[in-house]
Amino acid sequence: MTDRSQSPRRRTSPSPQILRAVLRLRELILTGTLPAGQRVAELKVVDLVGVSRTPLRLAMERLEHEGLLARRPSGGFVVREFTLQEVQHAIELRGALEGVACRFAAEHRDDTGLDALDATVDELDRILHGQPESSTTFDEYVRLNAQFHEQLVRVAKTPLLGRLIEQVQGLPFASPSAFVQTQATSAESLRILIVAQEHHRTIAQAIRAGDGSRAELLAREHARLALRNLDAAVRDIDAFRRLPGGALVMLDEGRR
Amino acid sequence: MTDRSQSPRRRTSPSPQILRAVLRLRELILTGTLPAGQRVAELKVVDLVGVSRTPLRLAMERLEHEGLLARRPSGGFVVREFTLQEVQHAIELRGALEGVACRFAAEHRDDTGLDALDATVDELDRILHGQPESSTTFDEYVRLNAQFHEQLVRVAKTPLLGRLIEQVQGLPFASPSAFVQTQATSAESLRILIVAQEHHRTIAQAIRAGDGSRAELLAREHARLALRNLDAAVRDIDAFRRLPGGALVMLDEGRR
DNA sequence: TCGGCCTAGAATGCATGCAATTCGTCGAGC
DNA sequence: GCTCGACGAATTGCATGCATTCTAGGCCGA
Repeated sequence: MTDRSQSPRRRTSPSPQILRAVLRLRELILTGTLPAGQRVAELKVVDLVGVSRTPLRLAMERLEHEGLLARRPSGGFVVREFTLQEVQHAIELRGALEGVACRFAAEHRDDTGLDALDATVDELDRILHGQPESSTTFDEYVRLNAQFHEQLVRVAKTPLLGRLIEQVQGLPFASPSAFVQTQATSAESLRILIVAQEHHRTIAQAIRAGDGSRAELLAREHARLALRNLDAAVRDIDAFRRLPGGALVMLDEGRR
Repeated sequence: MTDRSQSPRRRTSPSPQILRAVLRLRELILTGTLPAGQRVAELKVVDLVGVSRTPLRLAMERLEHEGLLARRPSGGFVVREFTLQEVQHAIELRGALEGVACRFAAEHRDDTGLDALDATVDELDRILHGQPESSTTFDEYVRLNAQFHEQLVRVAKTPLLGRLIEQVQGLPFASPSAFVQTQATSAESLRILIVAQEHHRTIAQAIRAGDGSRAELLAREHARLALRNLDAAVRDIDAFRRLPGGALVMLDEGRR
């Protein structure tokens, strides 16, 4: 249930112990339980995740590739810290990669995949035009938004590209749904949601029309909305710190 | 000596045993000693690489992330097979990513980095205008060509992008220098080299001029040269099989 | 003769022991 | 009082043993 969003993430399923360690470690890192920049001692986390050192080490190797852990020259791992600029770059890179996905999709022409994409866009429309305030509504929006981006990658028919996008999305705040929760309140946020949905629709249209360049530009522009959301989220530092991964980001020239 | 090109590849240096296993396994895979699609039994390769199972397993996890190994659902790893289309996608993706690097570089404006880039272009010019036939000349060209692409990523000032490009380059025939050796002979190949060098120069110019879009388009076009080289290389199947990674590529609808 | 089941072998995944290295701290010397 | 060095604790990296799971081959039956 809780990791429903994880299941399509990794095509390769490691053994259960490693998977458990990866999921638990990710949680510990993103919640800030394991402080950023701090060494992750194997014996210290062995009891936190409930697996032995061997699968734990495998999991840490995996998280190193995901970018959440960094290898220390002298051995062992530390929780990676991210500058705000790195987060911005990750978002921009996601946009660039999704742009490439759009271009590939426009060239490969998978009609059934495009139908599914349109269906998701329609569902999103229904959400946005319905009653605006409801927690289940927002959950549903998050789900559909993620689904749109997954389907976008799928119609690109390029598994390698999907892997790259997954890798980028593993970084803090780089996921397409990273800021949807924070958008619940302000009027500015509502405007952004409306624009985002316009992007969704026009991206799908451009792909179907075979206009890869337009779709690519739109995808990049779409990601720039996340940049604006990031700016807004950083403004309330305390709330930002409570977001998943917020504890990993250094703000104000190296502070935390 | 032989792995000189590897040293700048990975920022993160694993422990010597793991590194040894990774390098040796890569070699075994790319040379086809471990046949594509076949299971890689740990005990079988333990004596081939000279390390124990634990570091070997770490190395295999790493190669899985590189894309050369795939996890089997029932456990263990197999040597990945690549379709020709996947190789083409990898090359195109490298071009797309290098294009993004160009755009970032044009925006970030690192003059000293650009000077280094220009210097490499000048050196490449000198190589191309000198005597055309010499093995050391070709080695030097390969070195400078790789250096150009490394510096290109460096001036983008986006380490994450560098990681993605490294990941793509780890796939067979996706490296910028993958086909330079095969270009020694034909007149067509010489023309491609000339055009490639023109790309190098104009890319550097466009970045310095701050014209990210032009640089991006050129980078993508540059990668398309590799696609042409791939087509040419595939024509001589026997020679292709002897290239590093050639044994991993399935040609003709699943044959080998 | 072919197909399915069962069994023996093998391979993986995991846990833990051991040695080497690193890190922190305390003490001594300047 | 400060710095350098050395010792001890802690941690990593590696190797190997064991249990579980998978695989392959043979045997039996149709």
